[in-house]
Amino acid sequence: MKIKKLNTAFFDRDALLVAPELVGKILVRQFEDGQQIRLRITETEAYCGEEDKGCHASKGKTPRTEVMYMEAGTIYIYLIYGMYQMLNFVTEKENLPHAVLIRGAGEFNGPGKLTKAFKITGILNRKNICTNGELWIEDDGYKADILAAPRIGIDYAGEEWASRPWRFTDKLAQIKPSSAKLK
DNA sequence: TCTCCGATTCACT
DNA sequence: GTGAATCGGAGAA
Repeated sequence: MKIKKLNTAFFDRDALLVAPELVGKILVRQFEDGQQIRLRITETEAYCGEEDKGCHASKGKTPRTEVMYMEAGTIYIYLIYGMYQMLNFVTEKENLPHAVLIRGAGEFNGPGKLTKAFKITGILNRKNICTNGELWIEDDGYKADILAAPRIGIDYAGEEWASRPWRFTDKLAQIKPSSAKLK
């Protein structure tokens, strides 16, 4: 199948629809020196709006979370534990704080490792995945066999939200699960 | 201004 | 299995 770059329309939907479909897509990182990294996404997680207690935007719009209220396809980079960058893509229309976290791609099985390998930093925050020339996603027609599982690292949101099966992985890739603590 | 803590990872016991 | 590293955002004071 012809390889195509994902457009805004792909992201302009519910995160619960976008997250599983992103699994199997190709994440492309273009560096200034011409070097390019291409890895197939193997693990994602969905965060859906203010009612989702596991979502950063659950407490309303703040300087940090307003990125999630921006248009579909906006890149949301978040620094966690003072040392790791999380890579997310905003979905849904403006004012609807939905986002999809990229937890793993290719040989990298954790969000922190992924962003380190891709040299993802806050400078990409708020840029759009469809229009910037440094990071984007391509679809080569690969159909992933999706496996849904509970999200990780959001116990503070409470059992009800932490147990939602909103983490999606490629059953075939079956790389070792994310090294994040599984409880 | 001050304090608390996280969408994690890695070294060490 | 346990705990340190490390810092900006959010909420309290």
